[in-house]
Amino acid sequence: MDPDAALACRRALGRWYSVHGRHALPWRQTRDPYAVLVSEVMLQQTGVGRVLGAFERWLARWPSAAALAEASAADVIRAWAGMGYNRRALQLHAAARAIVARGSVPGTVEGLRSLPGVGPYTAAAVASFARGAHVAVVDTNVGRVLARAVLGLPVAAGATTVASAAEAFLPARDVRHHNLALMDLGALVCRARAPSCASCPIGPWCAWQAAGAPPAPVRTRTTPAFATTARFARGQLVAALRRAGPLSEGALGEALPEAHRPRLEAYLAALAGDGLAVRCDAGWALPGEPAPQGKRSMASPKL
DNA sequence: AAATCGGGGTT
DNA sequence: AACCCAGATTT
Repeated sequence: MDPDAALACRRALGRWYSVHGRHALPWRQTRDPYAVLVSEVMLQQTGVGRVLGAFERWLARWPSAAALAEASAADVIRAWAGMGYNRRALQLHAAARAIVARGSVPGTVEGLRSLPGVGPYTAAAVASFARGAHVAVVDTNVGRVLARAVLGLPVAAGATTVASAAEAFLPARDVRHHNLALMDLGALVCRARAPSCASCPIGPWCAWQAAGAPPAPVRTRTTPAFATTARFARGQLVAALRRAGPLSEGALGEALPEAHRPRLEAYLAALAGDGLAVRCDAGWALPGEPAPQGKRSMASPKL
């Protein structure tokens, strides 16, 4: 896209965002880098609708990195219920402790990348949304929008290609709004399935529309039924520990469908390796749990 | 580049 | 039943 067209395209996008953007999302109404970090980690592969409630509850309970750093891992895992990808909860917890250790949330992309669970997207998002840094934020939505509008492809290209397209499309100022506008355009108009090209504000500049909006090649990858996957079993085990505290291996096996039970030991070993479960007197428990009085073996002394 | 890591809503 | 979702990390 030549510079004049890109300028006009960005202006049309900006006007659209002013009217149709999701300005009311709670994480867009704060510049607190900790709050923005919490929202971005939650939004890693969890839909906006489900993050809304969890985000508000999380900040009410742990309003600062210092507060989160003092929480137990077990409480953090329990508060993560319903969000999926439980390792993210532990990574966010560890990030809070790293932030306390270094004194503040890092202000640069490189500094943010050093936090556990913070990759290219999250680092750019926190830098741009909380600090106003002049960096391109590229999530799946933005990748798809740029692949279509700039590259003329039906789906996102390789990360490197999209990243350079995003850099080239960055405006000189108001980068935060620009990044948010691209994300919202991808989420609301330039959707993966059934895009609303007829109402797209940047349709006149879109290389994909100009090419006749060719469909993406059909993928043949067949995914196994979710209930048969290790991820499903792991989720069930963590859910059981969340719900009922320390459990024997027998009790944990009953939390799984019959077909998974022969692999119970392997699942628990993997969860222990991830820090999501620990051995205890009664069998297994969430990590970092203060010993609950009365549920412990008789050998544990009273204080 | 591909696999792993949850779970719920949408089509 | 397949697909989608504000990704990160490991192999």
